[in-house]
Amino acid sequence: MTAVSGSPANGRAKLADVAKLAGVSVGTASKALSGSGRMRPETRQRVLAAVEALDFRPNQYAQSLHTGRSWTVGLMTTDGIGRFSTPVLLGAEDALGAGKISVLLCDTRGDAIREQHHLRNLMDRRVDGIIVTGRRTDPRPPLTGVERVPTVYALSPSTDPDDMSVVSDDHSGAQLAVEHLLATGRTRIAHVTGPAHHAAARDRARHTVDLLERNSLELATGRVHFGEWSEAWGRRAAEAVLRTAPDTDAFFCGNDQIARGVADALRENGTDVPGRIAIVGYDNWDIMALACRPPLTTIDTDLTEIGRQAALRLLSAIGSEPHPGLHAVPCRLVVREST
Amino acid sequence: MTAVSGSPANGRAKLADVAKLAGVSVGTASKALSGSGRMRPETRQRVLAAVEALDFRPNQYAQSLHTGRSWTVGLMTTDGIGRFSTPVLLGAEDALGAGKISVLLCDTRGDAIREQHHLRNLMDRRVDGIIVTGRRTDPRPPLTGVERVPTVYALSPSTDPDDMSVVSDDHSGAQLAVEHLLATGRTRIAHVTGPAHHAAARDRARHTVDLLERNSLELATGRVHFGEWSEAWGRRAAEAVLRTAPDTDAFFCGNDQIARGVADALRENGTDVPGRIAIVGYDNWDIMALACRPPLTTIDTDLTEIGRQAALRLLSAIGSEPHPGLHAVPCRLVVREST
DNA sequence: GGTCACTGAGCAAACCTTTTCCTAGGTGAC
DNA sequence: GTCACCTAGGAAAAGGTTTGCTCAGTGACC
Repeated sequence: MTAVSGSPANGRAKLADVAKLAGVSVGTASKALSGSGRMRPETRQRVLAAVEALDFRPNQYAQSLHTGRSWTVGLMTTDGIGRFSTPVLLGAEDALGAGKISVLLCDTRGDAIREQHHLRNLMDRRVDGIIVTGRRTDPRPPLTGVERVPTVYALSPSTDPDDMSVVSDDHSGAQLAVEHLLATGRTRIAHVTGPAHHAAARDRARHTVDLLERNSLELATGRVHFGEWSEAWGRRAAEAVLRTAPDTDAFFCGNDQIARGVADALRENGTDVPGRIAIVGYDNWDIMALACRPPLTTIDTDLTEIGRQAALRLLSAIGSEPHPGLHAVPCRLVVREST
Repeated sequence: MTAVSGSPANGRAKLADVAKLAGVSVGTASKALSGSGRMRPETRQRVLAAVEALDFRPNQYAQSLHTGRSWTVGLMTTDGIGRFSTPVLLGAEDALGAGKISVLLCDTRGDAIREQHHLRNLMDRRVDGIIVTGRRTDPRPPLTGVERVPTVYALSPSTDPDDMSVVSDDHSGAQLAVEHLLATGRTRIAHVTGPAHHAAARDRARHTVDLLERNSLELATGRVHFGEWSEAWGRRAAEAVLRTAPDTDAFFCGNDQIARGVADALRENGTDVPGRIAIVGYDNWDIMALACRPPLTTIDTDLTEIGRQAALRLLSAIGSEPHPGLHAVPCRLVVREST
């Protein structure tokens, strides 16, 4: 099984084969490829031709062993891979792929043991950086034991404000929704959202109240309706709101499922949407927003962009230009027929 | 920047540090760790203690460089990462993670150029194997240029029957649905499904017709209703079916969205579900099946299991025990209130 | 003509682990 | 007491690439 040196016949070509064919030393061949080192153009040409002829591809393990760089980042999703982490993941993969970096996927299923296990694995593989993403917007404790590895938290920020975090800008989301409703002449706005123990629900609600106050308005029912992120809750809440404040002329909902529930309830009791009551959702989850009757005006959180931004920050941190702190990606308003 | 040999002070410990601390040679230390080689138990103990003391972790690049194994597999999703590929991906990640193997994620977005690019990347990284997954059940052409690397196709089988493919068993799905409906006394069953140019729609329809024939029955409307995978199509189709065959007593739908559309249409024209008409969906997409009124009886395709099976087959192929051919994972029936 | 500067290219160490081969010492048997 | 065998452990090569250093040659300038 001795490798016949100089012959790439058994297995793939290595740099020594290239060098031999080009009539130069291994070192020179390496320099020709990396572009470093000075040499006659014709020499470089010869090497490049040999590379072509042998279909040479450098052994990444040998490279990484030497340089210490793996051209790999770890992507840890802490809550399973779901509706929220998927677009983030895609955005990140896209931005990293452009930089010749591959993504190692780790799913912790929310289990701390598993997280620790994956983390060790990533460190063993000498990843250049790590992106951590979750499905909730509540802050999470930072990873432990990654001191030397740049880390970016996407969607779920780190509780440590000096870490790099990229999140969705709930303020801009609430603002877009409220201003859109005001612009279309609505003034008696109800807010139906998820559980109060979710930061996403709390934050969006707070900003909504603030924005209304700034316009000398208050919520139609005088309070926020916290509940669940479900259609069923949307339906129940719609009825409750109309019982309390029959003159409500708009619903701003904490997500698209709730909004769809509201829309269903209104349609079934014969209320004209958007004629009498307008509805704005949140997330722009196409499957909900488009299937809704009428199709839903909603806030797009641009999760893919959050993933991209996270990746870009990670890349610059790997290039030793860290931008620590929290970075909020603004939302976009998507107008459809419910307003 | 000379490494002070024997001192792991600058950077992480290497095997030489461990050996020095344990008072043995590097080779012996390696043998102690791998369990190979014979040595006095006390010597092995000393090495292990040194490993512990220095928190030594072997350099995977050095290992891979030597052994040629990367303990990594590529996971290519060809249609973006969506509702279907995600569970497959999780199942695979789970099974592989147990085998100390990490997953490199590649998303081709359905672009052949991108696929080729990622493929080269995976080959450069000397992955031990590749799992290819898509969102459609239609067969896809096999990857080109991966001769030496075991490959498993999940969800979308390869057109080459000698490749390893793991798919969902549409026959079992149709069978479970039809037999369940027959068992609950339904005999005039309509089938509403997606576009005829999707293998999933065609196959499920074909099996449904076959199974009815075997029971000397035929479809309520005499034909399959091909359309789109959408709620809107479900609503339209439900009305069309009832116009043609008012005595229809069950709908078997090609996916849960269509089923939900059917359910909505029936509820809105006052038809009792499941009293007068039963509905069975397909996919067990919780977000649809649970939000449906009434909650949907449906076929669970067990995508996670498909991912797991694909990973297991890949592992055994890597261990040079390939099981070529098509492997179909059976579905499960999930009974809820729509039947 | 001699020295200097510069350029093109090769040599060899380093990156870290695994594995094969080998040695030295010890033990048991005859 | 000698020989053969066995065992623990060491030395070194291999795996493929990068890079700093060295060396030889060439042209220019004094």
